[in-house]
Amino acid sequence: MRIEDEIKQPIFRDEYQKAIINLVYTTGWLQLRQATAFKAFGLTLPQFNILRILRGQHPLPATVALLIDRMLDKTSNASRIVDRLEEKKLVTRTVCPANRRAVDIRITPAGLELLQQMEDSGVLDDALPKGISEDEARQLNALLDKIRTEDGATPGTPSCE
Amino acid sequence: MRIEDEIKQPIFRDEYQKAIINLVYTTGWLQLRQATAFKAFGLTLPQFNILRILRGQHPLPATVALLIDRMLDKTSNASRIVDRLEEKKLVTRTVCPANRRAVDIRITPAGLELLQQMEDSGVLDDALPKGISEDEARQLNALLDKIRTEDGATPGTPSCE
DNA sequence: ACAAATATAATGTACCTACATTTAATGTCA
DNA sequence: TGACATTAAATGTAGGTACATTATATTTGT
Repeated sequence: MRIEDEIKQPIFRDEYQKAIINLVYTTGWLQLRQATAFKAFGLTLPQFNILRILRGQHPLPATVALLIDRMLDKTSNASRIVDRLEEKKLVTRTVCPANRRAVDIRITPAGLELLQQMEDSGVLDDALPKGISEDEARQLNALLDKIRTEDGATPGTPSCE
Repeated sequence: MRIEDEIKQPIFRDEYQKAIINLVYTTGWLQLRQATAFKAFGLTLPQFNILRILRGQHPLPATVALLIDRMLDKTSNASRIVDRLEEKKLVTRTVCPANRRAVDIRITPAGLELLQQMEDSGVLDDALPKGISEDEARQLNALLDKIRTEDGATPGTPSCE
């Protein structure tokens, strides 16, 4: 279904405006699908992402700063997401002995087990429905990377004026 | 900057996984830019979107149900977003006389004025930075529409672009 | 050594989404 | 008519984002 019909707006100013709305709508649609599938495992998307980063570090610990650096959403509050994972015994938090300001965060065996279960279940496989080919996915990646290349400004800094 | 470098993950399972992550990252990046720019006008993105829908209806009223139907995020709580707009005197809420269950929501002159100001300021113009051409934006729209075509959809539906 | 600066995480607040439940008005129909 | 279903919006709750502030620990400059 075309975006025009999804949100019942027949006219857009131009292809750019349509592309923005399409990006927001389509990404939201994908994330809702994924979040719904994750619910069976008791995880939200940000919780899953942090757990995966921790597995990537394992058996080394990660700090909150490292999590933020690796996260998709840099401004999200890693600290509070770790709170939820700790409550569920999927991670541990200990003061870093070498630098008592920092906190060592580690995935637990239960956390590793949960990620393995999710992989085995195939829930991760149809994150992107197969409406597009691998080659089209490649085109999409190229276009998205291109969008983010700021003309002159420092990347990542939303220079709004 | 390529998505690999943005989130410091050199390897992806395939182009599909990379595309998902790229979509989430890029859309988040765009929305943060836009939200930052809107802050000067005291509006959040959902508030702005609802205000625009109301202007589209003006001088007719809209109901909450109509707003949800037109919104990008169908599951968001239009009622509470309207609360905020009402506090700012940008919209009015009156019980619909023809159907006392429904509520007539209307944009106020102040709301119309604010939208006009935002347009005049050019804040809406660089929502999508000009890293891509109009033709590439068209390709992007086609790819996004294609992603959302559900796998189980009627076979033989030629998704012709 | 010690005051000031900096680093690191946690916390507070406003607003948002997702989803279940509630309240009230209207429609249906025996 | 009166019981029941349906519709429209509001509300409750859990979790997330954005951003400012705070609490400690460490580093730095003199």
